[in-house]
Amino acid sequence: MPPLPSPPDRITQTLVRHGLRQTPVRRAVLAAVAGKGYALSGPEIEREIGPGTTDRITLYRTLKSFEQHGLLHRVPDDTDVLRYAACSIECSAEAHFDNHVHFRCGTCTHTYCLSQVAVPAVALPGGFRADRRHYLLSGTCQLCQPAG
Amino acid sequence: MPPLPSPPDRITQTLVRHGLRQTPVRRAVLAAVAGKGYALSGPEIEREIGPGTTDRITLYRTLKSFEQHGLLHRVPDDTDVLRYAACSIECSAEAHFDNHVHFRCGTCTHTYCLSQVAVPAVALPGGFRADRRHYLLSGTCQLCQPAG
DNA sequence: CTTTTTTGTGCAACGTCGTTGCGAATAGGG
DNA sequence: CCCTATTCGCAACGACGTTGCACAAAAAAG
Repeated sequence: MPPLPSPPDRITQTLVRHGLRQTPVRRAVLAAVAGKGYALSGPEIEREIGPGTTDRITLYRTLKSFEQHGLLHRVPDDTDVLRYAACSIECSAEAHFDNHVHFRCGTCTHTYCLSQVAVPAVALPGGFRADRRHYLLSGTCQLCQPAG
Repeated sequence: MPPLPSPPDRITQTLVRHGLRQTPVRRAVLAAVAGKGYALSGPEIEREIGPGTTDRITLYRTLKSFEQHGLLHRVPDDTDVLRYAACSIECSAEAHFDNHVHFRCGTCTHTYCLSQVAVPAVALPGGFRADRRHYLLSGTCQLCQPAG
């Protein structure tokens, strides 16, 4: 009895949709970032997928590729490391649609994507043309609140 | 005829107000950042004050000190370098009051402080407590608009 | 299935930004 | 002017991220 072709999983679909090849590294990186509700830095992703899975160079190249193809977006931060989070499903290489607020917790240091909170609009002075808006809050998250 | 004591300039005042000593490096760094309407990175400040004025280590220590004492604030960015801008006059070591929008121009790469544009409020999910808000726009600034 | 081509991976080496430790210099109060 | 706490500069270091090139793997072609 020949094995039935199993339906493509979510990660496979995502890679296919953005025209990227299936490779173990890409699957691992995507799996590590996609599940999280918060943004991960390069080193964090490295730890997440296991140090032996890939080397730093390939990881950073993968992240850059994912960003360009609309699978991940950079999350601004007031630190000197870059952080990435999974894009919403309708993002593409041409345009991003991640207009949600980010929240950085000073205690657990996670930067959460509050996907249910939209970025409010602002009126810009004449001459400024914005194509991307980021709203970043810092404070204490749900899980890190002091008891009381 | 003895020279009259000249009135303390703005930079002297700022250092005194925050309880910091007057040193050439601090005056130079403060002068470089205070005039600008946009945020500067460490290397940019270094270039601004002249490479021979100080070495990197002292510069970064100065920036950290200024940040802690409320003279400068970090401006979030989606790059891996830290950028600083001058605080408004009422900022102190205890609290910052720079609730203005920042605008990053992709052409000239400057991150402007739009001090006249306030950061709009958002409603947070229960449990999140924010003490600092950042609003960052990216696009094209007044000076870099394509003609037409 | 095999071959070809295209694309991704890993190694080595490197550049930049930012940091620690410690002795020398300096600001500011007596 | 002198003393003391603070700051500066040097040396060395560490982390993050990047480039160039040879090899390997994935997709496409036969």
